[in-house]
Amino acid sequence: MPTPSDTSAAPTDLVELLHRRGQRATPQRLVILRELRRRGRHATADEIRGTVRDELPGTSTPTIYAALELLVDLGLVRRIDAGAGATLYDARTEPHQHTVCRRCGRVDDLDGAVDTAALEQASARAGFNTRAVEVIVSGLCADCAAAVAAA
Amino acid sequence: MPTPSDTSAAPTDLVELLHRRGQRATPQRLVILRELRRRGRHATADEIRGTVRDELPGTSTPTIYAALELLVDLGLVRRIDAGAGATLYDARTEPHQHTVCRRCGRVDDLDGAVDTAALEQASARAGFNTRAVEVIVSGLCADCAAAVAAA
DNA sequence: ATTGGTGCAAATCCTTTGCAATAGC
DNA sequence: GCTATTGCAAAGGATTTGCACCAAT
Repeated sequence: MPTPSDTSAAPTDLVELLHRRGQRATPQRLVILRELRRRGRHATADEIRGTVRDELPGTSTPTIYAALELLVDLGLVRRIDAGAGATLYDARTEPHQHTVCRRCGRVDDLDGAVDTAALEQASARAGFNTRAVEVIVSGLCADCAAAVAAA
Repeated sequence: MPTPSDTSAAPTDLVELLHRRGQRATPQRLVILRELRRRGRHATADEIRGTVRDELPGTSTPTIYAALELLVDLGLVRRIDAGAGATLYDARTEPHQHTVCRRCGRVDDLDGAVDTAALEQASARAGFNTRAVEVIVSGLCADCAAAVAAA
């Protein structure tokens, strides 16, 4: 069993991570992360702002964005660029991919397996320091495919 | 040898593709595609607009965007969402991936191999109609990694 | 002659900035 | 008390819209 001082593994405790970097555990940051985790699904900054304000009225938009960026930096949250200004934040940590519908913009989780080892090797050869590999499957969702076929 | 009417293979001729859909082959569209192909590298809408205007002065921003969207739709150009409002267009048709530096935003080509068959199967099971699989490797480019280490 | 495309200007959207006030540590 | 963070308001930048004119078929 790990000793109490064994904190070498990547922690998921926001307060601890912040204090390690000399940063502050503000209620805004805690609530934003809790909200992302509660959802268990990717969400836009705007959606997060909506629910965070229920609990913490007055939370400003810049604060939301700053907190999300910080959480991404800390590795607690993934940023997903679903194209055309559709930026999503996701606290789901298991590796997974996303489908993005080109017609309606809908984004869904996809639990597939992608071998990224070769990619990371290739990028390392170019001196690139890989932090994450993002896979976006774009096309038409079931609803839009049906709508296009009917037209 | 193929007969003159054998046009079943995916053509790369813009004029033909447009006429098939009852659309017009305007000089703007032709020049924009030619410019993307000449570069052989991903470019922003703004960069394209710059060079297209050398040849076709007065070409408007909305026209650039409309043409790029059309070319993506026709399958002649790939759209790459490199995050945070960095949208790129790429006429390079061979499958390849991209590295995006989180610090400076630099985007480079990466010629790796990614097995997308399993992904496409998984998405098809969900009724999703895959058109393209985009792989973005994010992290720090060599220059930024050195700069961060020095700091 | 049709009607799809273009150019212009302005609007819209998301995100970031500057700065004084506030609240963690 | 020191200074990181917040909130406010406003700026910023990329992309899209509405509409009249033009040009490819």
